[in-house]
Amino acid sequence: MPRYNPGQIESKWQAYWEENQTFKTAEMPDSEKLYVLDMFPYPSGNGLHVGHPEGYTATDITCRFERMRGKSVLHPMGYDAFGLPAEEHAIKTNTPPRESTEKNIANFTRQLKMLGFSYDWNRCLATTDVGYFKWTQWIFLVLFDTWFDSEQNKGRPISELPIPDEVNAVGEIAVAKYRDEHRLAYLDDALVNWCAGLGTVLANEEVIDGRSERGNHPVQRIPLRQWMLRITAYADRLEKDLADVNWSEGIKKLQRDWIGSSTGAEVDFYIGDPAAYDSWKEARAEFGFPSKAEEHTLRVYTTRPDTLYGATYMVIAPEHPSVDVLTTTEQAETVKSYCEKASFKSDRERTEDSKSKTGVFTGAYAINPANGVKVPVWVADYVLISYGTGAIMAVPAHDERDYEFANKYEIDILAVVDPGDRKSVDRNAVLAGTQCFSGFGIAVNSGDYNGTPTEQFKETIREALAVQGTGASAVNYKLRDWLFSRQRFWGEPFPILHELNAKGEPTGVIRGVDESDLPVDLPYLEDYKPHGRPEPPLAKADDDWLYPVIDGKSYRRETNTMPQWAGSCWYYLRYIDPTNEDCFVDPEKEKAWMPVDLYIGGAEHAVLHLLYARFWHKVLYDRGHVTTVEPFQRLVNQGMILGEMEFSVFQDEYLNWVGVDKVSRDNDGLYRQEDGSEVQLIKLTEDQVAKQGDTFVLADDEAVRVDARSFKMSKSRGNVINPDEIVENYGADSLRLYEMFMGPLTATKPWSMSGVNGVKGFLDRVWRMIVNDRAESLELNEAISDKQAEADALKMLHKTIQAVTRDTENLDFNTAIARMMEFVNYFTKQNVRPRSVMQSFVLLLAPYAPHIAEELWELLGAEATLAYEPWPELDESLLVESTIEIPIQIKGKVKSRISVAADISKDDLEQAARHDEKMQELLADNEVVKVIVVPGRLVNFVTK
RNA sequence: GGCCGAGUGGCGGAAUUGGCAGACGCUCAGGAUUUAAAAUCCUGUGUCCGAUAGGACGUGCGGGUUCGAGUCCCGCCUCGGCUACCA
Repeated sequence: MPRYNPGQIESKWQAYWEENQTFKTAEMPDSEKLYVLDMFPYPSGNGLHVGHPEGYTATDITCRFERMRGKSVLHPMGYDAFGLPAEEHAIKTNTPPRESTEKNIANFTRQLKMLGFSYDWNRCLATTDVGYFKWTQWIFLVLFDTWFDSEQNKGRPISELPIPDEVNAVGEIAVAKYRDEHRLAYLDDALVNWCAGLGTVLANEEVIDGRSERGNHPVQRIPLRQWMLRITAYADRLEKDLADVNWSEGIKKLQRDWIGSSTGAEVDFYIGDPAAYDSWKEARAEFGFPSKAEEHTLRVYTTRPDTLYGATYMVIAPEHPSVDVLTTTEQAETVKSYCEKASFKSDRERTEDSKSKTGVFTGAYAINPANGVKVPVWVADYVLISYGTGAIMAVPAHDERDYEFANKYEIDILAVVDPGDRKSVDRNAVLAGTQCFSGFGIAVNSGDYNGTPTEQFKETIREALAVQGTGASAVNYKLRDWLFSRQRFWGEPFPILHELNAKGEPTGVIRGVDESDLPVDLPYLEDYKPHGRPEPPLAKADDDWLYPVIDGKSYRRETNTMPQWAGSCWYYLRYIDPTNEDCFVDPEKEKAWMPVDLYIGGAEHAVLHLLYARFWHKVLYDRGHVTTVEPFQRLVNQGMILGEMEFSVFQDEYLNWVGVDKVSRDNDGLYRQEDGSEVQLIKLTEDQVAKQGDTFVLADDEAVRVDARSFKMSKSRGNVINPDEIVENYGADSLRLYEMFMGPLTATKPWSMSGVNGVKGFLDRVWRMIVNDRAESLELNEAISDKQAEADALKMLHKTIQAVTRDTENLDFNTAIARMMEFVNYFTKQNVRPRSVMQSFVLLLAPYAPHIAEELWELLGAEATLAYEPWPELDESLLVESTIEIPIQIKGKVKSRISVAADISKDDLEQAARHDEKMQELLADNEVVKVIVVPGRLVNFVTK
């Protein structure tokens, strides 16, 4: 085997690692621990994408590197295997989703093993394993058993929930109901996308423009009793604890914005009989601001209570409970049809064309508590029922949305904030109500408050409202409680039972399944087709499953299933103790291995997955099941890998070239701007293109501009790279190395096949540096010698050790590889290559290209794997240079270079620079005003 | 619209603190080897002027700070990603 043959070497070492259990991790760390985690992949039928190995290689390099540095490394892999595609496949083929899921998992495992990642495969798990989701269900029961104590700011057992006397007085059922209302997992009516045409409930991403993605049937939003998780209770902690984790600022900001906390005030507007307004006010002044608004008041949330005097109308969401009460008989028809139309629109649609706001007048008026002024109440879908109180006071002069709406429906605009003189704001226009200004300024038209700066006004009005009993400070979050049920088959069943009465009707009493009865497995179904009711497929299960009887009471099982997020919320904990049947994770082991030290994955999970997992973790923490406040210490998001660069241009119907700058696109297609005639996209090869200035043009016709860019990989574009093919043609080591060499881990970068070929060339040179490639059998290159290494060779080695160690620590893999390339370029030119130097180099290469490294390590005389060999140690004394080259500048431009002793003094360096022949020439006619001497760096003469 | 990130040769990218711009790789060109090709090895490869020596320019654009700016400050432009009426 004279030539480098990755196929042979790679399968040999993969088999070796597997047989010898090289990467099996001990139950408990026996040295400093390091937990390195990859984001949980969904095992899709398409197999691995080249984006997957990018992060996986990065973590694998880190793990192999740290093992060699003596750390106890935990590096597991598994599958987030519940999900829609498997269910779709099941419906189409009428095979259980488990079958296709397991097939896909097997394929993923084959591909991952083929890339030589050093996972402890004994810890592999899938969310669909019954032994795994038993504990997902168990954690759900923990959530069900927990209420949030806002005084202690933590989750506590439901048994510790204080029950108010008035509830206790009513009886047991009322107490149970009270508890159910306070659990972290609770039932509520939430809107779902019900598609009558398909007879099923759809996920948001399956709905496009209010119609089903499949079949184009209309989709209506209807309320359905569903499980919710009270993540909002933890919003504050989820936000604050971000301060203590080592994540990029960008991701932290994304999470903060998603949580979106804002502080402001809730204000009640009176909507009852005007004659009773004064007595209402008196009552409020006496009893204060109630926790729930009474029927004849409309409660709004605002972050700008200082603009209360500018509220010229109010808006309530179409789903607001007061719509019916408020609507007058004359307006009833209009309002009813408006609200109905709104129910067919998704939140996304409502917000999509935010330019054209719509709404209708209810006919009713409310009284502004600040000044007693009567304002009209409108219904409009630009106000969302799910945020704040579902109602707003509209201040068109100081809110863009209200301004737009008021203009459209000719509602009064009253300026109450004077912007003063500032750029980009026309003060007079603002004061006249013809320009909207949402910044801070000085109050006007606000009664006694005139002249108060916004910041201060917010405070004083809040206090005044509190005294009046018409308002109170409030905090709101953009984050909503987590809709946790799905009307699907392929998910974890809820471990929940609904009690039935003698007639088989639900009593409203719910209970968790006993821990000893977990797991609740999915039932057998005849088929997976929708049954035409807005109810989950599990309702089709037979009675044995659906109607259990416990202690003589009969129950109906919960038929919703959990969303895909559930399983990925805690998988990192199960890896620590994957086969434990008594406990979701052994507390000793959890304490020893947590937290995750390094977590790498794509930015697509920056918000939801990470927020959900952190939420569960905090609940488990509060309930004493885990010991860390945060699960993921350090988070790194790998960049996206784009397809190969593409050049494109257009042609008209007569095959004339049309430059990309001359073409526009609309809904009908592409057309030439000049005359609107249709054009076609033509792909070009690199040699048909030339660069001109900043742009690319046709090589044959420089007047025609060509588009040159890389696109996201997609099936439809046909630019997807399959890792199987790369491994087959270049080897896994080349794929790993290339993905790391492309550029910084976190950057978006385009794929390049010739780049892959380039790193393959590097591995070929590594091979030939050590192996005699002309021999019949595997033997060392003649240049390999047991002689003592010379100073230059050692210097090269230690420079490489220094750079590779530093870069690997910092995840700067691309530059580490560049340094190794320099090493190889140097030694292929040397006739003497000391064995010990080669051995050290092979160890440096091992984390990056482990298969070839193992093979060369063996050839250089080792008997066992290098996986636990000590990392080469840097000897800095070998790096010391006796002479260095110093650039000499005149006014900052390099004019000459001199060689001087490395430890030369400042004065001597200046003298040496002055005496340089070239400098004497250049400085002869000039007066030197100043000399900057930076020892070891440079000399700069400043001349007149 | 908002937020985040990025603009450096033909391409991907490199450049501790402000201190030799373009490491390393690809591409391309020339040469060696070969009957020939592949593979391999050597040389060159930012732009412009110049036969060479050498010189000028050069990190998206316009300003600024500095002896010195890819790096710092101000104002723009372009591209990419995420997000979208959150009162």
